[in-house]
Amino acid sequence: MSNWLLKTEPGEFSFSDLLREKKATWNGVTNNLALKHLRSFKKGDVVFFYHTGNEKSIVGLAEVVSNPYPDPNLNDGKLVVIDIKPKRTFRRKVSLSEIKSKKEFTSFDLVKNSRLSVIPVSDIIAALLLQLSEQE
DNA sequence: GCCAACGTTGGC
DNA sequence: GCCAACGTTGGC
Repeated sequence: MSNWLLKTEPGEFSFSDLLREKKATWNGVTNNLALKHLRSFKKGDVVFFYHTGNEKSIVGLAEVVSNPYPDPNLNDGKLVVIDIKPKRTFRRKVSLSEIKSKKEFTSFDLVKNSRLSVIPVSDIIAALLLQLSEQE
């Protein structure tokens, strides 16, 4: 099982949208590296849900509920999508500035490659993020 | 196949 | 609103 981070502009699609809709298809990814990561998704993987824009925070957890499959709305086998469902909202949002301020996260692509929208999260990073999300 | 010009993303 | 850091496009 792997952990991932998905970025979204909350004005386009937010975690509360996901909570309301119960399930969403993650489409629109065209960047090569992001697509490569997306193709590695597996049913049951954990997704950290990150809001860009004003928020710049990880706001909750989702779960991957499908393996990658070609976007049914497009005629291009390379452009894959996955389905996710909400898991839970973080007790406490974990902000980008907080992540940037800690040396444990210097290897994290969220910090290193700010333009990437589908980011692998190691077990170590995942555990640290969860720990931060539970802090008072 | 190189690279200049242009477009996009997202943090600041 | 700016711009750094990419990615993409198209002429050569």
